[in-house]
Amino acid sequence: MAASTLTEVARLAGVSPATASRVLNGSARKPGQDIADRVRQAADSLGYIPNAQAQGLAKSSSGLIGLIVHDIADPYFAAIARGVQEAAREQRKMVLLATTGGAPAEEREAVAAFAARRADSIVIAGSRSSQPENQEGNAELAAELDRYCRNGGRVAVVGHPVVGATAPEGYHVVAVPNQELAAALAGKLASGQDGDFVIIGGPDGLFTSDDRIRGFQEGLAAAGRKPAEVLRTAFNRAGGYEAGLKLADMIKARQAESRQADSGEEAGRGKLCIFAVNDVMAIGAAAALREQGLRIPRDATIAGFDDIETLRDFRPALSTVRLPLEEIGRLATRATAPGGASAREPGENGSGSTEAGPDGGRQQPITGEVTLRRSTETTA
Amino acid sequence: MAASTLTEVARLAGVSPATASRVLNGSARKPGQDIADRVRQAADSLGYIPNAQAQGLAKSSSGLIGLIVHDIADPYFAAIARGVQEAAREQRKMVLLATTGGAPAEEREAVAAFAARRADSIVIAGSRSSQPENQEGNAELAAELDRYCRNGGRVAVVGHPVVGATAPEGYHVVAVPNQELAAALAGKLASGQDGDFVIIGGPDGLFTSDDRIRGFQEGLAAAGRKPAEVLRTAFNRAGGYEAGLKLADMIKARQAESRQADSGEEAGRGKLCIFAVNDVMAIGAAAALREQGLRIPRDATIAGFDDIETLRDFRPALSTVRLPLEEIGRLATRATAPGGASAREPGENGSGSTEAGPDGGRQQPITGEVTLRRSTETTA
DNA sequence: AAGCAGTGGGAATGCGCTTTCCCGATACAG
DNA sequence: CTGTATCGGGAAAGCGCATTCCCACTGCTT
Repeated sequence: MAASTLTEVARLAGVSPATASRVLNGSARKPGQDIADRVRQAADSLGYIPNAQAQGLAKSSSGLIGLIVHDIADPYFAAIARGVQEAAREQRKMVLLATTGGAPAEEREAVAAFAARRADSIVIAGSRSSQPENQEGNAELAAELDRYCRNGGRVAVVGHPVVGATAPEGYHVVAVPNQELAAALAGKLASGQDGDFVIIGGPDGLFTSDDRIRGFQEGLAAAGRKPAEVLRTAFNRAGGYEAGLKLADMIKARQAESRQADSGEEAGRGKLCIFAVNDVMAIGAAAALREQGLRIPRDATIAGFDDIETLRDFRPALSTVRLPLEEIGRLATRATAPGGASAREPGENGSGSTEAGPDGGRQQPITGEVTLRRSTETTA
Repeated sequence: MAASTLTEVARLAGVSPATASRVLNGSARKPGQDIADRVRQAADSLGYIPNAQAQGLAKSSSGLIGLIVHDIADPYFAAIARGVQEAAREQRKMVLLATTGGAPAEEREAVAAFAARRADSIVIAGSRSSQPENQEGNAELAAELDRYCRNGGRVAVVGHPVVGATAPEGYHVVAVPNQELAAALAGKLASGQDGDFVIIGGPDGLFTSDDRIRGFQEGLAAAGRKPAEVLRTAFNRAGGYEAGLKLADMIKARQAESRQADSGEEAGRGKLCIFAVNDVMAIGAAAALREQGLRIPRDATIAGFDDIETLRDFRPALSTVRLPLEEIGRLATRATAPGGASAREPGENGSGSTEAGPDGGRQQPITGEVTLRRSTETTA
């Protein structure tokens, strides 16, 4: 038994389908009270549920918002997804989920699928990359997005613009001031730490990672410290863990050396200050250090970035940069709404590193906050 | 400029829309090679993307899978969502997400929305409840689901059947043996602990919680231990935290008492063994204890349930019951696939506590595993 | 050589709904 | 009292596609 149709409802109510449509779905024309009641009652008794596909086809709009993430089980994306979901609800739309693992090819595919479903807008979370092996994929993704926008779709990208997107109407960027925040973090850390800094970064070419690394180095420089060594690894927990293992060796070597040299208690001298470009990596690194018998912040300090919810119960409490993840999701989604706000990020483009297309699209200002916790406490 | 249509492609290729349709979308009839090439080329040059809405309308099927969770940012649901997403990909479908906070009324709404979109199947995660204030909502949810199934929809519920669902064709349950596993956990814990047990449970009437509590008590009884006291609280971290505060007081009182009585080192005598019905609550409780200056497992032991990914980096390592969350999501989704497996849970219905409708629907067997970790170690 | 199944393509119909467009009826001004 | 707006409802034309039916044609068989 297929679901009942509008026509059936209309027949039962003794009116035309047109009228039934007008009363059941918000139309400009409001039929008379008595008729409306009859129709509504008929619909009720039939358990009528409008066919959104047909509605969409007729109105050419679907009430769908497409969300693209790397991995929905990653707390970073999960938090953003929550925000998106919330905003979608405000707009009385549903969210269509696609997880891509970060591969541009799959992202392109997801965009195409969303376009096929005539999603009203698309939110892309997850950092862009300029790695050579992704070059082609990025170009195709950009082309797909452009086409989608040209056909009236609206897009919001979290973090960094899609490389090569020509920023047509309807293309928004929720810019995260990664660089500035990383610089601020470096500044604060530098004022409390006298050891050497090391950065655990993602693969070369990953914008989010690169921006944060660059910012951190700038902050260090501003504080008169020498640049940090950078370890490149995977942009996830496993990568952080791996780097942590290497760092553990390094730390042990330094400790031994230091002990030998001073034969005393000046072990703080060469203490390592680790900055992982995101929390998940920081957690991985911390786990590695712990397994190697090293303690934080005693043997090394460590800071992350994002302030994912998981951190709440992670010990030692991790210093990080608080990002309003949920809010980011909300803003991105709202930016794609028909009347969506679209204040362009005001102000200095800092080091002029925005290598977006001709135009980054409309931007949403986001503010983060450096949050120092136990993992970078030096005294006590 | 609206997206190009099949008709346009057909015209450009010099064929009829019918033919174009046949070559571009998997039809039984395969047009000639030359024609196919022409059509495909035309489609390419126009950047044709089939309108899934129209396809869905014509075929009356949407390629959509609806997923209902309480909160996508909760690691438990996120893990399940990942599995669902994966299985959806296998079926070349997309997942439509709805978060409801667990309110039956919102779940009903979500089901209706999915039905409107003609989702091919619906996966409902998140525990059912029989609380009186949800009574009505549950009934409506059940009715909505029934209707959806009657119209050919397929439903999979994770954990506990929806109360009152009359289990029509297409209604599946991925049964989690909460009770058995909780009993097993209790048994293992009882053999290593000599203190008193306390359970931090969710609100009365929440099936998942109640099943686990019941199972735990049974396990205790089987081990010859007296029943545990049960603290009822919210089924989330905040609830666990709250309960943890109370327990901290209790523990301190016992410690004082014990110290007075024996004036010695037999403090282990009255040590509390806490079982929280899920990991998130356990984490909340552990946080509360820590804040109160209590150490785990020294001052109290604690165990959770689910083995969410977050636990990996939580210290002390939390004893729990490992549930293959991702697999559960996958199985649930696969169960709703056209040819989906649907082996009925074989075997004993234990304490006859399955208060589902006339029939629980087809079931998927799930196995969990008691996992003891540091948080319940008594010696050392 | 005529009849046949088989093949490959096109015309037409319908999926369920929205939205003009149209028309009769009522209300109002002149 | 007639002419013109206005309102409330219905008929019909799509929205973009799949699919059934139909037809022209090929390559066989007997």
